[in-house]
Amino acid sequence: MNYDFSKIEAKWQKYWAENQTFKAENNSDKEKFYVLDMFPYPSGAGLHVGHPLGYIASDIYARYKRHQGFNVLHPMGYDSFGLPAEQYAIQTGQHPAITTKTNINRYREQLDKIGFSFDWSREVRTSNPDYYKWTQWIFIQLFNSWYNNDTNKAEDISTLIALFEKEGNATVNAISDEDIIVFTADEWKAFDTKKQQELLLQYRLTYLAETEVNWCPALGTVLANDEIINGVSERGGHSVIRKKMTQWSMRISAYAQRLLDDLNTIDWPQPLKDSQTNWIGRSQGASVTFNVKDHKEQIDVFTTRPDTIFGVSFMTLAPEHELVATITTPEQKQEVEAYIQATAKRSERERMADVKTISGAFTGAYAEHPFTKEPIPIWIGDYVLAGYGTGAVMAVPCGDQRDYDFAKKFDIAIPNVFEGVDISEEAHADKDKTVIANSDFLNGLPYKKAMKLAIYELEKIGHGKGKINYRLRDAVFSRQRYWGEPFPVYYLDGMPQMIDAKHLPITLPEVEKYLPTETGEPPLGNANVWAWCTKENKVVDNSKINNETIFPLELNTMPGWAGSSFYFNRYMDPNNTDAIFSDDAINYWQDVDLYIGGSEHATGHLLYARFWQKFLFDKGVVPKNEFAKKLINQGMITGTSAFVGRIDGFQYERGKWGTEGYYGGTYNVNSNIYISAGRSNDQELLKDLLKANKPETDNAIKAYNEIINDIENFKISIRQGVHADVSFVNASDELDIEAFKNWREEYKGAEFITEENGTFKVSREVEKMSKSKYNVVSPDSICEEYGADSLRLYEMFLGPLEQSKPWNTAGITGTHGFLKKLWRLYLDDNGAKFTDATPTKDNLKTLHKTIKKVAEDIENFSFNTSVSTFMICVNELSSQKCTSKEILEALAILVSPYAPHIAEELWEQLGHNTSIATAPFPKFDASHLVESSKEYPVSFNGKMRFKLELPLDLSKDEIEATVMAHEKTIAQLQGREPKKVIVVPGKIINIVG
RNA sequence: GCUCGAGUGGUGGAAUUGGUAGACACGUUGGACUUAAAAUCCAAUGGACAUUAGUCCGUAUGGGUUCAAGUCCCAUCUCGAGUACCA
Repeated sequence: MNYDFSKIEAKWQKYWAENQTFKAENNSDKEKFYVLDMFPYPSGAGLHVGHPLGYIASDIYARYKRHQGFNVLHPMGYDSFGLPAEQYAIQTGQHPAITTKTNINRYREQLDKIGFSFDWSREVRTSNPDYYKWTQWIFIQLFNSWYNNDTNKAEDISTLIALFEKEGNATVNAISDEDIIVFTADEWKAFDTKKQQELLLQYRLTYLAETEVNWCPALGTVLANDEIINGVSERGGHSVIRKKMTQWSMRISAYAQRLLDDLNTIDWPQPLKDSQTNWIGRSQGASVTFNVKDHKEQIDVFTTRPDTIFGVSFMTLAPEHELVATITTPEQKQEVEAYIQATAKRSERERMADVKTISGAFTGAYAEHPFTKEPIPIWIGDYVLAGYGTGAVMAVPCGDQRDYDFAKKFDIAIPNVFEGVDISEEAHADKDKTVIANSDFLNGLPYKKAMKLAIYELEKIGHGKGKINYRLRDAVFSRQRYWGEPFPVYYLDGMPQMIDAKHLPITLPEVEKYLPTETGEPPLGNANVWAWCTKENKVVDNSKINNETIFPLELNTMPGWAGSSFYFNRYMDPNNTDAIFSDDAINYWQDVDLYIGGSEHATGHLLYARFWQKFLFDKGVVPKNEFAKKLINQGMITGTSAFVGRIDGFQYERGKWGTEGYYGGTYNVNSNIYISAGRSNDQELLKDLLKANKPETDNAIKAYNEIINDIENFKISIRQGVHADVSFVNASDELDIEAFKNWREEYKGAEFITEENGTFKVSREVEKMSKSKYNVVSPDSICEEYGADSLRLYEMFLGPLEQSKPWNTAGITGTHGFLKKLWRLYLDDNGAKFTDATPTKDNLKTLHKTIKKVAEDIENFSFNTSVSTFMICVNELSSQKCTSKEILEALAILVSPYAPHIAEELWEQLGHNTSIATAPFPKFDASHLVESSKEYPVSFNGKMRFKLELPLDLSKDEIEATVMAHEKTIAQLQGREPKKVIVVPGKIINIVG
């Protein structure tokens, strides 16, 4: 019997599907274990071999846990709202739902071929109305909540209204907007409904407000901070500008401290935690209030260095700061306005590109130092960000490099408030050993004490207090797109109203065009049936809008991260139509035990999901404060591109760079000659080629003549190569010349300079796997040629899960060969080889060594080393000619998480008629590994010279005596007397001297 | 700039608490089988020197601790990831 992997894999994939082998029950006496993968966005390109890496790892873990007797939840679904499908819809008119469905079907086909143990009965799709009903439901919960700082959790908005009615808002300790008016209970009651709603919006956890947003004109939408990379959009790389718009926001800042603190409670990779910590950006300092001369307004600033308050020599406001217009003097008005206009026009990218250019303008106004009462000039400058702190800084040029540079540029005084520090060249930002000087009551104090005293004194005069500031901004939650969740919101008198949860889902309306409307409204503005009837409680035709019973609906949709912020909970009970999930389901499954996915989601999905989880926890909806106990980032698989060396230019060099007579450079030629990698350094050949290929441009001809005249002394190399599709190249880096020639018209007449044996070698380079680099390998083609089990093993064998590593199909013959060898251990041409033979001592030793190592490896997520362990085990059992059924049964279970198809088949061949999936994992028995002797390495001065087999029960002295008497020891010492002999029983012997 | 991570054969990588560096594979070379190829099997494979025995060098670089360092400490270099005027 041969190892016919295609037949075996198809057979068991069908078996698993038909028998629902991996369906997880919500009621079970077994202990639960929840293994989750980050669900994919189903793109049109399908999966390449890099994508399933994490899925294979999690699948191995899930299968291992089933062998250990756990009830395992291992679901999969799709993050199916998103930009690519919509961009495609704009170009082709194809409804994104259709594109998405096609792509999902393709993904499913590809996933099925790899043999994952997913419980497909629990699949979710974020774009499915049955799913986004609950996204909308959570949105409503957030709208109806506020954050109470006293109880340190989210509460229903009704408790806030009760407080307002009782005592107004002066005593309320809430996370809210900064600029809230103070009112009494009587005033609250006197406000009209609209005013009350406006005020409540300033407290709600999701709120509508005019905010400065990142507007991407090319995509026609706003973007969140985490969707912008290096000042351009993450998708498409379009430029982004700052713009004020009315948008839904999520008050994630309310949870900043808890998001930070609870990082300590979860087992996530440190780099990921670090990047969340940086993103949240907690800084401790003080807020200080400055009076403005001749104005009643005050300016609040945040500073981390209140100890340097006597070093303030000017203030800088962000150009967008609201006080700028008020305080600017008539003389300075023109200059200030010109500056504001100039900065507003600059895109984020431009701003970031030239951080070094210092710019600003003087407002003509002065603030008053809270202690010295000295006038302080007020400037504006775009190095101050409107969005951070209060959008204003007290500038201390002696202690902050940016302030220092600004002061130098505009010739502002730089008073020194540090003892014995020279600030003539640069600012002194160090805190630790700093002692304050020239600062009245702070003189002579070290940083920490000065901090405390400064805050104390500021509080005493009512000009400031200690404060903690976070970099984390509230998250903009509106997108001007079609393919996203609609908001369950209609507008009455300009104020947002929630649609009652019992009428959800509010499904996406049909539109003719997926572009913004002519008046610049989002795509939903094109919908004709998009109004809410409060009588019928349904979506009706826009023409019926009367603003009495029928109102316009929200035109924005939700961002991509909405649906992915709670899907892990929905998997617990995905088909529930009455609730987001049943109490039974959530109480049984609780949280994710193992979550595997890419580190690129560190500050997006993973932060938002933690935020929603905490909110749902506060509301008593979920029992856990954090949704995933352990998280692992799988590394990226890069491609190994193949380059065919084409003579399209020469690089020439004579002499050493910088010395007399040096002559070097490059020029282009037109040729269709290709040179094998093994010969691309053959100077004689290259020189002949150079001679035969005269360039065309004047400069190049000059260089050509120079080289020809003195060709002996030149070193020639060819300039570059062209990508060849990796499928044309075999394991030995040899190109299929015919396939390459037929690939493209331009290669038809190509001429090839081969190796001496007639083959043509390509050169290799590691690059990102991408279509444009012709290095994409799809899992389907691998499954077809080698089988899913070979693929699964090879992906793990490549290296540590967390590391990024290059894919090279050539190596897969190693794991494929292993599977054939494994098969032959059980079966040969005559059928079964296994017998009831009693296992030998060696058999048992090999098996138990393997059990121990594999179990440890899986627990440590070191899957690459367990593949090696299997190979060693099979090599050993083969040479032991092991036929013992007892050993082979255990081995099949060990291999089953990694190569489930072959394991199932062997299990059946061994005589079992149920799946191997829940067969108990073999128990490790240490007694089989007990050794009576050890082959000691004998070192002289730390260098191993020979090995010596000695019984393990020898004492230190006995070992020493035996070794010293050994003839090789005497030969090594050559009569020298050893100074010292180190004996570590069971480990090593080292002779010094 | 700051934060984090990583540098080991031709290649992917192994070495769990300091204790035989290079497991296991790929590739390469030689051999067996075959008309031939594929497949399979066997052997060799870090470098240098040496007929053999063996010797020397070797985990990015330079120091240090130790009987013993890929592993620990100090300094430097290179690469990768994240972040970027955060007051």
